Amino acid sequence: MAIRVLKYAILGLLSRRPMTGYDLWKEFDYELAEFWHAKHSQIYTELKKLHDEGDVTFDIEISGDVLEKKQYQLTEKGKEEFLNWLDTEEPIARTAKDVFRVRMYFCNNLPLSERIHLLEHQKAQHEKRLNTLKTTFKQYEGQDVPDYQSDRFGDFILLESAIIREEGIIKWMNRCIDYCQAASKQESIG
Amino acid sequence: MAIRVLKYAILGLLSRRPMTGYDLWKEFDYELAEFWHAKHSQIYTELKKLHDEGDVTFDIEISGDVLEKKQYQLTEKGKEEFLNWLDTEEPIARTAKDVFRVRMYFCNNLPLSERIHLLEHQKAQHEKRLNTLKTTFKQYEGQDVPDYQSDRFGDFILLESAIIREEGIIKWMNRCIDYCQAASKQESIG
DNA sequence: TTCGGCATGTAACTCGTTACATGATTTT
DNA sequence: AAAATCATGTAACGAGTTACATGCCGAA
Repeated sequence: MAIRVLKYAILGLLSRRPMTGYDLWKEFDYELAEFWHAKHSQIYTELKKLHDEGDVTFDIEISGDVLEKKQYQLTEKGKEEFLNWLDTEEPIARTAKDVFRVRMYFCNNLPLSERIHLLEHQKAQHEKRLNTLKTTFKQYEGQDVPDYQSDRFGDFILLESAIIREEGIIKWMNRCIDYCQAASKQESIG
Repeated sequence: MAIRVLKYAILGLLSRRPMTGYDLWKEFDYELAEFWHAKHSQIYTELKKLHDEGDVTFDIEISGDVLEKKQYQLTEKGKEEFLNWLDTEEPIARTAKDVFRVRMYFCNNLPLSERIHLLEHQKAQHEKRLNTLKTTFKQYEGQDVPDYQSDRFGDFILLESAIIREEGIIKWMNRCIDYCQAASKQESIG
């Protein structure tokens, strides 16, 4: 698979503005969260590695009296490596691993009522996520697509991507529920 | 995240029929491939572990004069654990990591022509995958949904899921290409 | 003063990939 | 006879999670 994605995701975020490890961690919970994320333990480890490799430097800032914050920024090398990575053709990922679909693959071993229950349970969560995404999307409503040179362009298209994805998932789950309900009806008649 | 999915995927496949490690490897390249996969190295390692844990047993079969094949099958314990896992509610996965979208998140750093190029390159691959999926789907055309108690039910709904997913991805990529082309036009006018 | 959020790190472990390593069987 | 496929494993490494570990700052 693609190698060291976290490295380039961090370099990319730092290309927008200098940040601490903590800021980066928060950032992964924002728009990018729908397609990448990392725990703080992994981020701090990677930052250390990036510093050793000369891709980033940091300034220590004092917050309050004592607390040290490391503000990281890109070096020229880091910026160059990021831009180089950005403009790379890649083969599509072999699979997007999905536990729930593995479960559904074997669902013939479950009674219909239980399949419907599991599907409804998942669907409810995806609907909730979709609502959150659509709420976030409202900030763009009645406006043009963000300027193609601004950071907001990436935010915007990823948001659309996540919405389309969730809509597809819900569409599929509804279809599965329909199949199960139809089979249920057939069963009670036969 | 969900733990030991490979374990349960293997147990699930073995619940259909006894198989060798090699068979399992091939099986992961078939319908399930759109949502899970594993290298043979991981499969053999996991099988050994499952055997140690008493979830599977194997019989050695001789193919030809010398070649030993290990036919694995579920124990009662293995079957029970599988069914138990199958009927488990789970929270939706936090993210489906996607390198290409991370790249697109930062695409404001690329010229429009290059964005379009990268998008078209990805799109072509997804269209190819979609065509393959649709070809596979033809076997079900003009027929009812497979019986809800047969293995084919799971195959069928996963195939539909993969098709919906790929259609969504292509829809999104087309939209992104449109945005870039519109911006390109604006740029050449302004 | 207590609680939530800010802030940084390490250690142990699991999961997954790549490469190494070998050899038999079947098909062309 | 060569090539493709069947068949089974191990070793080293990279990626990611969970748990451990510590302490400051600001607001209620």
